[in-house]
Amino acid sequence: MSKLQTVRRLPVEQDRSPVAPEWLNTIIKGDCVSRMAALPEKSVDAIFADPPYNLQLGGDLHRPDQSKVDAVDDAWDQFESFAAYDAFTRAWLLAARRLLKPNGTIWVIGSYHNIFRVGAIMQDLGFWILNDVVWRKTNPMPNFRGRRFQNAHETMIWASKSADAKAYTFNYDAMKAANDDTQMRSDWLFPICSGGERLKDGEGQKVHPTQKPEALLARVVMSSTRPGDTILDPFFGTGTTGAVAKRLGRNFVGIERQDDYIEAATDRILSVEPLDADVLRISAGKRAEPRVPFATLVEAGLVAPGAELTDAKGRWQASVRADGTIAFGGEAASIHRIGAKVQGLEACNGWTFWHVRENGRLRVIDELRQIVRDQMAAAPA
Amino acid sequence: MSKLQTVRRLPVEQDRSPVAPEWLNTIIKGDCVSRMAALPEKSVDAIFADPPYNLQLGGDLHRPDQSKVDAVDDAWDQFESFAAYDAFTRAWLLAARRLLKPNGTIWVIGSYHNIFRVGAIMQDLGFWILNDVVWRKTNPMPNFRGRRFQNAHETMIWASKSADAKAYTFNYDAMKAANDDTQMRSDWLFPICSGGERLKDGEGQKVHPTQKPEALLARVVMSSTRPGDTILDPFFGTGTTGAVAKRLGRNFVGIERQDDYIEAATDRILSVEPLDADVLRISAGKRAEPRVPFATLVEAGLVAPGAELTDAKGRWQASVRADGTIAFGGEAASIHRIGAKVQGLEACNGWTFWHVRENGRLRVIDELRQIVRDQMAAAPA
DNA sequence: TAACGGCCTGAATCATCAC
DNA sequence: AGTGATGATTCAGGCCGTT
Repeated sequence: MSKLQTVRRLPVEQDRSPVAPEWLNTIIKGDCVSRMAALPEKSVDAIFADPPYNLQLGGDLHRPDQSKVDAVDDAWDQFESFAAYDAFTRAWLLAARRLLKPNGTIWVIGSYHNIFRVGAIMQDLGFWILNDVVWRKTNPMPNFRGRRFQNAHETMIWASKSADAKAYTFNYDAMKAANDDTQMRSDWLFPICSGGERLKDGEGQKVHPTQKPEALLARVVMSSTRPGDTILDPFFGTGTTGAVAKRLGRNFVGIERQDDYIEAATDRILSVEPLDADVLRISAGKRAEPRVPFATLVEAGLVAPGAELTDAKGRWQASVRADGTIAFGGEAASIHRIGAKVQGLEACNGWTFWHVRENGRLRVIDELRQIVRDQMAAAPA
Repeated sequence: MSKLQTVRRLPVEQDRSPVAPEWLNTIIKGDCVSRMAALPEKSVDAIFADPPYNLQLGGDLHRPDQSKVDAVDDAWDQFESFAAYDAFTRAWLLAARRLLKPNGTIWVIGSYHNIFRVGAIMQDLGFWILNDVVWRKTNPMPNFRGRRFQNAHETMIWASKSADAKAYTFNYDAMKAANDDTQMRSDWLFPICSGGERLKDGEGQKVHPTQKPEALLARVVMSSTRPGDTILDPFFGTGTTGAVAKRLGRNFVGIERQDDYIEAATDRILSVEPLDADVLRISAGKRAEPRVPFATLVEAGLVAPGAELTDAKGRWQASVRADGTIAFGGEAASIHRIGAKVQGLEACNGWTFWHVRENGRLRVIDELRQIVRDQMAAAPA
């Protein structure tokens, strides 16, 4: 194996043992299936994989201001058919499973385009799903044409090597402590990767179209690996997994085909400063007051469809509709829009403007929203 | 078809038309695959399905020789189980797809145990996934062993019948208005079904193990169906879909095998009060407004031939011609084409781009269009 | 300096009607 | 059925220049 030509060795500190394999903390260039086949079986503690999503995009998409959306149209995301994608998925998952230690676990991230196929194949190959974890994006791209719900999340599958592998690593207490002392849930909230974290080339163009945020990887690594563990990423890209692993005192192995990605990943990982062991702690995402749509009050039964809303002085009435809009004078819109309309203003905070009548007394609907928020306290945003 | 023995007809008001099919607003007793096969093709507008996912649950998951699938403790049985589940899933999805109108959509809810297999099979059968929607539970069951993340969500797949079915129902504006005027995301937050909504038997035991909350179904129904639509639920259970459909002015068809569930669902649906039609009207945006050619504004005298149009910043001027086109630089075309031309763009909405000057102030011509529409509404053709 | 406003961008399976 | 014209549609956040 002519590793010298194809392996990028990175000077990281995690493992200086004389028996450390030569591929540890390196980026191996090449096709992930054949490269994984060349590594020894049962040699990694964890795998994080961000495979192509097979997006199957059609024509161009423009924003309402006519600017063109920079689509993921790279060759590596093109497959001829579902069957071709399935064959590819089966091949890399099989090779990955061979490398996993008996009590290791694997994470795979995807979207609705591919994640169902990935999950079914994982089950077929004997992986045992422990959780599916939803990455909720604070700032997803809108649905510009208004034809679907805003696609605001991606899905990760976390699985052990087999159903009888019970001794996998899960840092339950660390996760609980990081989540205000309540169990870490299967839905995580993080911003997408942007700003200074996003790798750009000399012309200011993003180096990789789908770079993942380090915060997401950090929670993956902190939850299911231990310091000194080895984490394999067969679709290394620009090396988020490697950067986070090094920072958090874990070893990594990356496999990547494209030279430009390898170059960027190398520079990136070289500049990472590993944290002290006692600092290895996950920061909780910032948590604002959860947004509560008015429709939720209707759905929760706090306001009945058909009920009358009125302003504090009883000058205007609007009626609540089942979809969470309110109707006034033949027009229906949100509590804010109708509130603005009746007053002849540009804008209005419907939450503090509208009231319901309860036992003859007016109650501002903002109080009802607080009731919902209290109920939601068990499920923090 | 001996329907009298197997169909529970419910007196609901949604459709009293003499041509309404006999199965409308009924619960059909029996196996969903064969029962769906007995209904006419392309007859329902939407489907909501909450299929079983526990491989031990129900008789559908026996091997072909009728032997019961054993506990899942080795790889071979595991494969057998998945294969049986896949065959069952394929069968009911195929039957369901036959019943769906060309522009109908289907919702399927599941957990990580089954949703990946369901999603992959849906894609294989030609369904086109529009969104995967995450139901985040405010109050999920804790993970008692502390060996995994708290399983705090379930996944719904929303799909059209095929990739080229573009005219499916999606009440974008209603969803947006119901969500404080920002578009509805793919992650929804609802409590699980409990309290008074949860159906209990005489001994206080829950009637159905996985009764879904009505609020969840309400958002499903409000987002992707219209009043008067017909919604099929092939795994009717205790009839949440039927109860919500009736309350929201939609028709339903339920298929269910177990008598006790049918009994509970019947009583439940009979006690539902439908909402008034005017409460159920759907907030529609500009898409639903009648088209008004620009020429109509000229004909109506709202814009004079020869008048100057300008953009909001006064960078470009075009002159109105009597035929409803506008002229710029020796070229005459529609407000949209000229608007695109001057900006060097592919497309442009001329209605929001161009303005007229009135008393020294600019007024967007979209407002003039609204005047025409109001006049049309006052004096309908 | 701080505040504000304009501009840019992100894994996207993103029309419909008349002729 | 195919073609061409119409015209509907965006949220959060980072960055940068101006006030």
